[in-house]
Amino acid sequence: MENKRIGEIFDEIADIIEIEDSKRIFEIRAYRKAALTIRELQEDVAGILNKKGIKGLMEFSGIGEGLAKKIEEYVKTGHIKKYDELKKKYPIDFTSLTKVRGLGSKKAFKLYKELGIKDMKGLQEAIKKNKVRSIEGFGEKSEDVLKKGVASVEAASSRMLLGTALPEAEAILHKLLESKLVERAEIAGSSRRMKETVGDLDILIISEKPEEAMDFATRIDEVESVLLKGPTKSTVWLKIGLSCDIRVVPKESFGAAMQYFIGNKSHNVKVRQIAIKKGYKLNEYGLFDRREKIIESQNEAEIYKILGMAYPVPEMREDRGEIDLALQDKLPVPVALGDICGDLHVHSTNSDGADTIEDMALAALKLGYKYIGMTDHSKSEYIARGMDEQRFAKYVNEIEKVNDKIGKQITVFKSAETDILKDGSLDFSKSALKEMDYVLASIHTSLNMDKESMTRRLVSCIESGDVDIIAHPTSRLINSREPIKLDLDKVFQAAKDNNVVMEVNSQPERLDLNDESIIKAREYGLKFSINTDSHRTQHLMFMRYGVGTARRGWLEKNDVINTLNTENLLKFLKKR
DNA sequence: GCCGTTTTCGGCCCGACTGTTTTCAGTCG
Repeated sequence: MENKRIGEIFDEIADIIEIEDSKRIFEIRAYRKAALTIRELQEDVAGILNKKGIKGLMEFSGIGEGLAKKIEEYVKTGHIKKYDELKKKYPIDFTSLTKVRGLGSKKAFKLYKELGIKDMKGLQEAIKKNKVRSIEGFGEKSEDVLKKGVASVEAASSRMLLGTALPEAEAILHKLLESKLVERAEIAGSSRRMKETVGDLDILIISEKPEEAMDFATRIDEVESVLLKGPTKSTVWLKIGLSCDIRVVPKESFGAAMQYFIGNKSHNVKVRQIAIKKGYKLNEYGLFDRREKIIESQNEAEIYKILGMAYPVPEMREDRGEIDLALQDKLPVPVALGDICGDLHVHSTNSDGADTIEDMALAALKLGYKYIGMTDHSKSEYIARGMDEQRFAKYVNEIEKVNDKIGKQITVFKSAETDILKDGSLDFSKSALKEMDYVLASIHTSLNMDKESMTRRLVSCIESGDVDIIAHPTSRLINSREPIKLDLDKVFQAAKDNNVVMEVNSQPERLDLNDESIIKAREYGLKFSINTDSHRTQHLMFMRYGVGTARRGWLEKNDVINTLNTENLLKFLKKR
């Protein structure tokens, strides 16, 4: 993937222009915007160039002819001439150095000019020898800030899972509210948008005693150190290895502040542009008219309404086309946690789960579910104590017993997480498959097959007519395992032709399909099942991450089969 | 450097915090 490197190069070009002539602010911004766009692209730029040429690149907002040609130059030659020339003059590793909090391009350049610092190693040494404090514009304090910054960069080598960050944010909210110093507290930022990983936490509060509230917030147990602290904004470094911004917001402008701080950035830029076009100005304090008179600030939804837009839920605010739909009042109504009637991917002590079938069913019942699908592993997963046909027969018996006992309250479906073997066949005999209410299948082995073979493997499984749901279709693990190589268009087309359902797996390290792939799959008209892949009763709570991901993928209730009641779900499964 | 149902030229989001200033630049989100 060359995208990441091209993003870095564009950011470094922006850094250097900033040093040479910071008045060229819009050129700098253009490079930064393009860098972000390319970094977040799901498709390889080389692939786009292959299919559609530089026109394909220019379809992305923020990439014009000039930058598209530079990208092409890099893909063809491995170099960008302009960048190479600039780097001769500034042989500085801006990419690493500017990751240090408090260090931007200008200070990095100053350190290079005065101390010859080119990279992190040089910076660390200079800090150790207390050389930084002697430079004009720096001092003892800035040296200390940089020292902490370097340590943080090392600690946070990857973005934190939503499943770790969100509960932490909620714990902090709880403490703030309990303190009585805070009237209201809300999570904003990427965790509010349910992004699969987050870079930091954003918390907004209303308080009549802002100074006291800030004192309290910077002293709670979760905080390791205070990075900055002012009357309305503080940043703390949390013990779990994440930074957290806490802002006191005036009560009367809370809605505008939420809109602003939920983001994301490019969504906000577009909303502000719409405001400007309509003769308004929008910032975190409110929506203002030309005479600076406040039009609306308390209510987020009202601000969108005045701008002529339907209200996009936070999960959709990623500038992926939701703005145009909001302007036309054609936004999808996203599926909600309360729409979910059951969980179709759950393990028990019959393979690698920690709780019994009955325990899992009772826990599901507590959540108000109408059904739960037991899907212990098949025999290929011997490490996970996968079942052979004999054990599966006993499994079916046990499920029937549980149904006899509590079936009036909740239906337990008979299924299994059946391995998709290398040739696309399933890991159970046809007669065992027939015993199942539905067949859930997934890939666990031979994950390194090339794209063509892997696609053939999955497509042939989908076309076999034996499978109902493909679980965690790409088998990725966030931050630790790349997705298997698949031609998703071919997979989704096959799934559409054979009425096979795609799973949205809710495990925080999976979230598979991911948001972007869901958007793509939805365009094929596929159905989805949002499941937790629970291995103990507590895991059933992961459903909210799957639902969040589904909302980020614009899924509506009708797209998701486990929003159906028991009768209709069975009808759906029979029909296919 | 990008972009276009007011424009192919002239716009492009903007406020808070910090350190080291002596009125503000740099950084961040």
